[in-house]
Amino acid sequence: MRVRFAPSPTGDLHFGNARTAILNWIVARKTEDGKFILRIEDTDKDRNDPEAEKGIYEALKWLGIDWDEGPDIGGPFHPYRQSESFDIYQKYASLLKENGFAYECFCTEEELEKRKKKALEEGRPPIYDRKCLYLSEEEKQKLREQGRKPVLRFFVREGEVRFNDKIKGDVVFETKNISDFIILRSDGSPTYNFAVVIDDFRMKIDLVIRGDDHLANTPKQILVYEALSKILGEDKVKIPEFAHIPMILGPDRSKLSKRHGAVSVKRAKEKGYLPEALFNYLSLLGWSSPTGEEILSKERLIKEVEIDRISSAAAVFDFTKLNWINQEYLKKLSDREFIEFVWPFLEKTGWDLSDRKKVEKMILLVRDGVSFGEEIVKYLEVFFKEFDITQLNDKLKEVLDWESSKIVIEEFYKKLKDAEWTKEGVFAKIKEIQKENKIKGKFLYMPIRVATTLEEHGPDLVEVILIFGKDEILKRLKIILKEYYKIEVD
RNA sequence: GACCCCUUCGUCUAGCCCGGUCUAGGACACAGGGUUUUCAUCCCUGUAACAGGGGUUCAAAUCCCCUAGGGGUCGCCA
Repeated sequence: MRVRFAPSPTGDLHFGNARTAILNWIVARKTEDGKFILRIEDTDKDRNDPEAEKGIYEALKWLGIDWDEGPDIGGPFHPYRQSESFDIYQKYASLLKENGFAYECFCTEEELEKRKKKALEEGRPPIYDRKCLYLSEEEKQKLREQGRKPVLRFFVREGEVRFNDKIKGDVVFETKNISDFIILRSDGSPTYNFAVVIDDFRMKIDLVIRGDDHLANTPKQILVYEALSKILGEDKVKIPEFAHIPMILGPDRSKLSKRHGAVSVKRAKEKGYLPEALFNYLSLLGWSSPTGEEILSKERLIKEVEIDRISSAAAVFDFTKLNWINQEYLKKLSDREFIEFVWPFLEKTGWDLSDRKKVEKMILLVRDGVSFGEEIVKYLEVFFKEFDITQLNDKLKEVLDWESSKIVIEEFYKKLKDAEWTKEGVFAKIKEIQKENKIKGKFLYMPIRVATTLEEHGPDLVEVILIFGKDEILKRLKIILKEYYKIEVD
């Protein structure tokens, strides 16, 4: 089975495209002799960005998708970049023209626009009126002398085009609704609907898996295959199978785009998602395992995902679920791996990380709750923010104003001075306070937490205290006692 | 406007092809409870959907028709 992923290099690889790539790749990897081909569709020189092509390679590699043929590694059907295949398209275009499947059109864009508008107003379908189809050689010559450069249009036959889509099922289009589309621009470059067919044909693609925004393009492409087959012989031209996968939508049910957040592979990487998790989530959009399990390895996905079992309805992208899946994958990392993974996100904050051992302790203390890399910052903020009691909000003050809070904090300060600086040592002091003053539960722990961290919640309190160190904690308690309770201690 | 595609809990989906096993299953989210000093983790419980309307049938989420809503295409973009 030969499949291909054919993005155009116009920006970051989006989740929608990434899913298309994943599905193609999965299909190719199901069998020993399956081939995944990467082709760059860059026929529109105005929109191309060489950086984007590099970005696509990087994004695919990061996701763990490798290709068997492509612009960078070559293959038996090079070129794999459409901009380098122009002579091939021209050759096939001439063939179509010579055999009466294509004709020159000299209409200007302005003329076309005008007539299209008029057709729409009169309630006719806005398709090309074939004005240039019956031009004589002399007329064509004349137009050429006027400096007009013709485009080449495909002659759309009468009747209908039907095909069986692996996902959508039987689809029928009547060709009277299809315009004689342009296959070669006036500068001789090919258009999409023509170039894909030529490339899929020469690259012997068996199955075209792509977004269902291409569904309505498919009859045009089949028409080109038909023409090719009539010219070259039916045994030489095989129309591939098609599988049009539904789009990915944003929460507002419109097509997923940048305004929905970090929806490109690159941005997901930057936010601290694991490639396996994104791969897993994207595979789950429109598909589910018969076992109902959701955390699935690539190997299992290759085995279980069947293209014709993918839902035909569009799916809404849900960051919450991606977060959950990512968290599940994060849990599988060893402590060492987890630290390595989140470290770069901490470096970006500008915090002082020189005491690496200490920072690592902090990380491990909070790792359970982290669902993506960047989130580590939020969890560690408590350790790095300034101790500024003007930050005390009403909620925090309420805790400090509990009748017993003053005693707890004062006692804690006194006892801590000669505490053994271990978990057991600090814990023993808290227990002493509990016993001596008959204060327990949140009335015991909350005041201490607030007084030491200015937070209501956080990781294990004793661990947090140990990480701060005795000097810092005593300093903080002293400030609270002095500034808040107006108690002088030594 | 024309053509095509789509429509099950808030979200992803199972079931639909081959009507009864569906008082519609799972997961995420949410709510409640338990564990925990708190948060998180973990465990338990719960709320919640067949777009609407007609048919066919003893029986319809499942088959047929219509309507509505959403999306896509109609480019010298891909």
